[in-house]
Amino acid sequence: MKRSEITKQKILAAAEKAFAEKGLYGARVDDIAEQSGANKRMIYAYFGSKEKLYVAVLERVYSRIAESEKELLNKETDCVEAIRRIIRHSFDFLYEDPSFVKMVMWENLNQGQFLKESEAPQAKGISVELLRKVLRQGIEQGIFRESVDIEELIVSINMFCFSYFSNIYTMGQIMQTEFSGRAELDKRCEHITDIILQYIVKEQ
Amino acid sequence: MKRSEITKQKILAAAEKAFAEKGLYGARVDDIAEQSGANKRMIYAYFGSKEKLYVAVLERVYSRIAESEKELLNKETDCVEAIRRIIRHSFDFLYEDPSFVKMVMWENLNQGQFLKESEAPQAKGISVELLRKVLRQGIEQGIFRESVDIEELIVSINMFCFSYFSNIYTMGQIMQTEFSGRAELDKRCEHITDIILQYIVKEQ
DNA sequence: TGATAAGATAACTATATAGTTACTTACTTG
DNA sequence: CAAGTAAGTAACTATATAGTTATCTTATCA
Repeated sequence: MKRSEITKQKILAAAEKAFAEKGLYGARVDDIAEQSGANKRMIYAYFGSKEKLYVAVLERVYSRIAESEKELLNKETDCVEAIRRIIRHSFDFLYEDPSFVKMVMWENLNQGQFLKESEAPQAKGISVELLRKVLRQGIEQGIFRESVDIEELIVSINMFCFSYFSNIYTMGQIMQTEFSGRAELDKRCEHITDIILQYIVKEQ
Repeated sequence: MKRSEITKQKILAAAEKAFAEKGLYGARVDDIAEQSGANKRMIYAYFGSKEKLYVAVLERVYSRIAESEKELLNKETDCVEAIRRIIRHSFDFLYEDPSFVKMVMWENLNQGQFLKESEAPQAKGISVELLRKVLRQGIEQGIFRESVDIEELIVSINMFCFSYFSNIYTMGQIMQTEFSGRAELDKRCEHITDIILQYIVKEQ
C-alpha cells in the first residue's frame, strides 16, 4: 500500500473515533492529527476541511453496514427464520460497531445534512430490501397475516434494533438498570423478535 | 416577577434553543446572550458556566415531561385503553416538544453524564410507573398474557415512541420517505399500538 | 428623597482552534 | 544516480470563544 494511503487510513481511523465520540463540533482537528500520528497539514491535503473529513468518516462508517449485510443474502430459509436472522444480524452488528450507532445519532441531530452531502448513494438498505422481500413472500405463502403494513413494520424492526443501542443511557436511567451486557442484549433481541413474530405470524 | 427572574427565563429559553440545536459544544455563549437579549455577564452571574447552564436546560426540559405525564394519572379506564392512552400521550408530547427529543439524544451521546450531574432526582418516569401498574393489573385480571416480561415491554414501548422522533432523518433516508407530517404520525402511533396490544392481549 | 444594593452593560483577556505557509525528507524512475 | 515529484513537518496566523473586570443604571425602602 502506498504511503499516502496508509496515512489517509490512519487519519480516517482517528477521525472516526473523535467524531463518533464528540461529533463534528466537539472533535478537534489537532487531536485527530495527534492521535493519527499524521501531521495536521495532511488532513487538509487529503480531505480539504474538517467538514469534508467528517463526511468521509460518515461514508466509511455506512459502507461497513452495507458490507456486513451482504452475508444475509446467501442463505435460503423459511420466512420466519429469515426474520429472526435479520433481527439477530442487526443486533450483532450494532453491538460490534458502536461508532456506527453514534455517527447515525449525530447525523440525526444534524438533520441528516451531511448524509445528504455525501456522494455514497444508497449503500443503505440491503436488510430493508430483504425484509420487504421476505415479508411479501410470507404473506403470499399464507404464513404472515395479509393485513400487515410492510413499510410500517420495517420501520418498527429497524427502530427496535437501533434504539436499544442509541438510547442505552437515558433508558438505563429511566428503568434504573444497566443495559450494557451481553446477557441483556440477548434477552432484548429475543423479546423483540417475539413481539414482531407474534404480530405478523397467523394463528399460532 | 422580579427582573432577575425574567432575565433567567429569557436566558434559559435561548439556551434551550441553542443547545437543542447544536449541543453543548456547538452552541455559543455569545449567541445565547444575543438571542436572549440579556448580557453575557448575566449568564455567568446566574448559571456559573456554560456547562452549568446546559444542565439547567436539561432539568427544565425534563421537568416538562414530568409535568405533562401527570395528566395521565387522572382518568380511570380498563387496562387496554390505558395502554392506548399512554402511547398516544407519549407520541403527542414528543411531537409537540422537539427540544426534549433533541436534548435526550445529546445526553445519550454524552453518555448520560450531565443527567447524572443534575440535581433533579427522578422527575423521570411517571409513565413508566403507570405502565408497570397497568400491565400488572392486566395480567391479574386475565386480560394480558402471564408470560409478558413487564420490564422488557416497557422498554419496547418507550423506544417505539421515542425513536420515531429521534431517528426521523436517517429513517427517512433508509425508507426513502418523509416522516414529518401529522398523518404519518397518527398512522405510526396506531401501528405500534397494534403491535404492542397484539403481543400482550390474550386470545383475540 | 436619596443611600444602597441588586441588576445590567460594554469592553477586555487569555486561550484554543481551523486552516496556511515555507520548508525538508523520502521515493520513484528516466 | 540525478532530479523531479510526492509525502511530511513545524511554526505561524487570523479569528472565535469562554470567561472577567470595571463601570453604569435602576429599583427599593429608611
